[in-house]
Amino acid sequence: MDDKAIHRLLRKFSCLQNGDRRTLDALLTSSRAMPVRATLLREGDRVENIHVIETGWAMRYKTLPDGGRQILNFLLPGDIFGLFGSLFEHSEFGVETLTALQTSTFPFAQMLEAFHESPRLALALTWLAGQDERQLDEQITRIGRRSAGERMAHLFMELHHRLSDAGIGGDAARHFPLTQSVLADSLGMSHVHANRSFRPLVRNGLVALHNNGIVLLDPAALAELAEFDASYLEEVEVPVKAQRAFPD
Amino acid sequence: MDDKAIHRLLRKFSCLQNGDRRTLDALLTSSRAMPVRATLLREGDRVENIHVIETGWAMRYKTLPDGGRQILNFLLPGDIFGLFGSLFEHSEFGVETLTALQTSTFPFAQMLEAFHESPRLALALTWLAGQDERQLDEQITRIGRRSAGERMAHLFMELHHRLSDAGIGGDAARHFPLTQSVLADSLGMSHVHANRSFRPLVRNGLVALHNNGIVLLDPAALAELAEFDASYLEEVEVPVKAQRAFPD
DNA sequence: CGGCCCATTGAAAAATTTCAAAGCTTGTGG
DNA sequence: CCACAAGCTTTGAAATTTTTCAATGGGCCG
Repeated sequence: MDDKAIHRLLRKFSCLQNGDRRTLDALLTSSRAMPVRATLLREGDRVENIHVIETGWAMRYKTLPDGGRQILNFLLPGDIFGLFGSLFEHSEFGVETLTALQTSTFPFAQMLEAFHESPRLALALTWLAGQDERQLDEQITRIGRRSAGERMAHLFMELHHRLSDAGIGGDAARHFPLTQSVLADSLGMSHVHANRSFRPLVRNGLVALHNNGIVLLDPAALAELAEFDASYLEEVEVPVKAQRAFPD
Repeated sequence: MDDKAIHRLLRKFSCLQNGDRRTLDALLTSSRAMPVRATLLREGDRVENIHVIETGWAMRYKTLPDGGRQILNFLLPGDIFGLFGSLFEHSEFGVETLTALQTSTFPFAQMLEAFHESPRLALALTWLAGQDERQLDEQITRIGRRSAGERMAHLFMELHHRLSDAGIGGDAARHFPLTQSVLADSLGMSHVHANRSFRPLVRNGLVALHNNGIVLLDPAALAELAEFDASYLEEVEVPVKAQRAFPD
């Protein structure tokens, strides 16, 4: 029951019951494996399905007229994309894998049917959408108002937390399959500057390069450097009012 | 029936029917007037209600440890905020008025009841949430990958389009109650640099200062300068699949 | 071995911030 | 009606940050 990452993300949404989880599992039957650097969704394409990342990393991005790329956010195990897709004619963003990964996909209509069966599940996915929005807000703030070094440390801390929340522990929660160009495109800087912001972190032993990826060595120091406040990722209390809405 | 701005925003969501609109109107009975520079929601506060802007402007923002401020987005007539609020313990953002304004507020539970009565309305508000997310994505891209002048022109075009979509036409759609400091905090730059990016636009007759606000004079030139592509704001086609979901 | 992708560096150019000061406009109270 | 206070805009100049251009080195794969 709890073997899928999305269940672990929903652990904090405590009003979910076993029946709801089964309903969710029923959506996640069509699993697909993709290689690294594969396109899951092209910008401009019609969004046919909702996707849940089972394992692996992906990124959601936009391309600019001059060929530049802005990464909007990273998709980790348990994350969903395309939730709103069927409400629009085409996608404004693209999605590409950063590692080999597995996704479950299901059509919008099927989700609506599942909501009929379990309104609490609808609320749970809405809650995930709300989390997403908080993360986008933080991405805006990170890019708009922090220095290059802080931006980088801050992103690392977010990813670390999110991996833990997805039930990925130990070393795996400290290894990010990101190149410095990818970092640059996420943090709104040139790849050269990304490198120059990254080096000092290595020099001080906060992070290291492993094979084509980044290893987080000293989360505490990174958190302090970034003035990282995880409250936008954490929900300690159960949303009581929301629970009352579906007493069951 | 169509006197409220939110109805005009939903005009493009064409599967909505009169009964749904009435259900929505029933939510919008508690109207409140606020002065300029008033706090509608403090960072960290519990979000009690959902708010719909009837008239006027507001901004949604986050404050940083060093006192800096990042404006996440602007709220115009018809816009909603707090939709996800009841699902979390506290708000990660604040909301302040930029003009005197009127809002309608209603509790989360009341919205869920309304959804029971009109599932199509639930879909409509989900659609608005999807629009919001697209706008946040574009804000990230604007800040992350555009030059200062482009950022500014791009934001002006977005606001112009959104005002039109909200049914605000003529001169009113070209007047923005924004100071250069507010612009700076939205676009992720210092107020001095905001000024130096703004002057050339004035010199070339693209915009002008009016009383404490900005007047858009040459949208076409601004759009070209910003390489503005409005597709993220426009939905031409009705979302057919979504419509089929609620045949009435 | 050759090609490709990624990381790294130096140096000059360009963009942006910071600091400090001054000018304007508007609303208020005398 | 005038003076003043407050908030917003504008400017100059120096300091910093960031980009751009160009080139080099390392590692992995076919």
